[in-house]
Amino acid sequence: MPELPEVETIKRELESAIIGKTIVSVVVHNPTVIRQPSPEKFAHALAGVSIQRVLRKAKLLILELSNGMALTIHLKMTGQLIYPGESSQSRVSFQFSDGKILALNDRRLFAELRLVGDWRNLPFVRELGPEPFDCTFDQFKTMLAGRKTKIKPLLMDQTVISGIGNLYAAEALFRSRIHPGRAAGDLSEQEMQKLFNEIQETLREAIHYKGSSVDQYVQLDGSAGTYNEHHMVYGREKKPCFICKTPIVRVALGGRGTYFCPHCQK
DNA sequence: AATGGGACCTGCGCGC
DNA sequence: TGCGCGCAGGTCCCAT
Repeated sequence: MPELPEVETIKRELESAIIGKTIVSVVVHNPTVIRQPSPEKFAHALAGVSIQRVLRKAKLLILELSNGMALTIHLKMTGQLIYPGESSQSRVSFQFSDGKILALNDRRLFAELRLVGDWRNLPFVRELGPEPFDCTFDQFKTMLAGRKTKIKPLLMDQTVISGIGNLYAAEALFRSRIHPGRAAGDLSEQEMQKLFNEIQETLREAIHYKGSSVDQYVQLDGSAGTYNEHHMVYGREKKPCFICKTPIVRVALGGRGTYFCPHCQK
């Protein structure tokens, strides 16, 4: 669920909350989320290190550290970062020298934490396509041209264009009046232009509202984001389309729940 | 190249 | 009330 807007929200909040602070200890309550190195080495290596910079690359959070290494955090679907705070659901706790705790919660244990020398060399990062905000329209057109893949799964393919997930793909396609099952290469120039603009606009608005709190996502302080109050289709199955009143439909597309208006989206 | 599945996991809401 | 099951959807991996 955390897609680009949610991760960007957390990134900005982390910047003002923990930059310059020193980690004194790390408690790993659940080792499965620590992917690199071993959980013991992970915890040991982080003691005494301070946070220098917080970055985001697509849906990945990166904390650059004073020892030259980087802590990467991928929240996957149900990961939460909470600061300050810790609960019985916390999988990993980072304690700072001022006594405050940054907690990673994750109901489903899909989150991945890594301590690495050069985060840019992670295979996952190397294979990421450009984010919508640093992609030109010409690049975007090239991504779609000649592709028979359905447009929605293509938008969610992080190696093509990165940062968009199931929710924002659905919202951007609705705003573009494009059916999610259309072959990407069959879109007209005007449709591609509309989609390109609406992807950026949707993400911008979602960042403004601090993300969509459906299911598990919350901001760093534990409060909800509010963009879900502005969703046009996502999570609105059988509810009337805001444009034409036709009930919103949910279908499985590429194995993913896909919401759209069968009347407005062609 | 494209597509479809399963795996990783847990907890919620549903029908019976 | 209790139980089993489908479902949530980011990413990787394998098969066709």
